[in-house]
Amino acid sequence: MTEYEFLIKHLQDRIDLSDEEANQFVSNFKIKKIKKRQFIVQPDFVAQHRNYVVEGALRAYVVNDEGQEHTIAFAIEDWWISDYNSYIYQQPATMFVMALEDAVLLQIDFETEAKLKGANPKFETFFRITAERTAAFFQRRIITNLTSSAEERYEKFINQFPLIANRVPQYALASYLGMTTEFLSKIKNNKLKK
Amino acid sequence: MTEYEFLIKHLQDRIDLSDEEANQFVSNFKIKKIKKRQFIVQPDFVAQHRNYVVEGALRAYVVNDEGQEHTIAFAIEDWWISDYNSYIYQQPATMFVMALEDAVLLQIDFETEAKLKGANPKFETFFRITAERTAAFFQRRIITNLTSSAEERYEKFINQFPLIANRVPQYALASYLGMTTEFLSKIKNNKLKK
DNA sequence: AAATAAGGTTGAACTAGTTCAAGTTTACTT
DNA sequence: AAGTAAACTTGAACTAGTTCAACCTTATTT
Repeated sequence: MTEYEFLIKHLQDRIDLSDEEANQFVSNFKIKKIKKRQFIVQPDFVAQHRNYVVEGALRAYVVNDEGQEHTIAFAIEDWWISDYNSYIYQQPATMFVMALEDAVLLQIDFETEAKLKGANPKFETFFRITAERTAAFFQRRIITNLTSSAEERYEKFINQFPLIANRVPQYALASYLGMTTEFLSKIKNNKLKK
Repeated sequence: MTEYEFLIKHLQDRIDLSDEEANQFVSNFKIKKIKKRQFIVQPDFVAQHRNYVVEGALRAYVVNDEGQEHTIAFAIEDWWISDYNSYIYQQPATMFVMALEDAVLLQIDFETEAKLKGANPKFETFFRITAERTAAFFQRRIITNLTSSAEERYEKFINQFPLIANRVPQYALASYLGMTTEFLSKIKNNKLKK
């Protein structure tokens, strides 16, 4: 399976496209190979691309004034990642997006994406569906964060995303879940005195 | 200004539409007047509409097993509100959406919205932009919640949404910000011992 | 194979925010 | 205008989760 075939499948799972249309769509993406610890987005620079993960794992995070890192998103195979706000508004990023493992991405830039949307209403539909699901996903995370304890948030995460939970460093997962790495360690090892 | 003119302005601020197109778009919305404390969405029922607020204030919230209410969203004039997840996937809602004041809404249902998107690619573009901005908004909230203390979250909220802060009950704002109403009261009245 | 860096664990002291309970103020109803 | 319900305040006791510091384990580099 070539890099592009993964994205074609992703597309055809979401909208009804002929092979020709699908090929036209994906031909606007470029293959990008990156090494572990390499950055594809950094604060103060505009996020140039929307990135589809063909292989590997990445992490988006912010660093606050005290130097603490907070994980905003993970992405593994068949996920998208960028600094969302920076990309859609084409404004300076606030996040780092870094490879947790060597990775293969398919990248599209903002201008090319705009042309693509204009070229075929189905492509616009694809981005609309993607954005809607992203919004729904983020809202579910907001709800979980508001309604659950640290332990419950961890439980829900491993149930929903077992493949991610086992693949990312614990400090990154802890900060995604809004707790310290020490506290997550205690949850995992059941060292919370009852 | 009629109810529809508010929505037409909202549209034309986001996409380039002729008057005729704008009128076609808004003619698919129905005016709905509701009284304070009335619900437009309830758990276990599918959210039937996307709601544009012409006048009034509403609140979306979930209730957890212990009976605690957590505010997920507010909406005042020129905002949209629904149970987002329920509406886009047409699945049973988990939220209540209730009027905090008598309100005037413009409602579109899921089927009509789908037809509208098919009728004109510009309409699809409008919903794509709306979804993207919604996702970006939600992500900013996730970041604030992960990176800020209760006091900072309150400060940011009153700076960003002063009109909402002064219009909604404090217990509703507290639960939106992820804290108790008692704690928000202490923040506001500077009763935190330093 | 050794050296170093990165990631994870443990316990003790601490604190930001919660819970509870009682009282006060403000807004609706009759 | 009085009565009731809803919303807000205050303080004291508590707890979920943090901080800090030291140690242990696993990866990566030389």
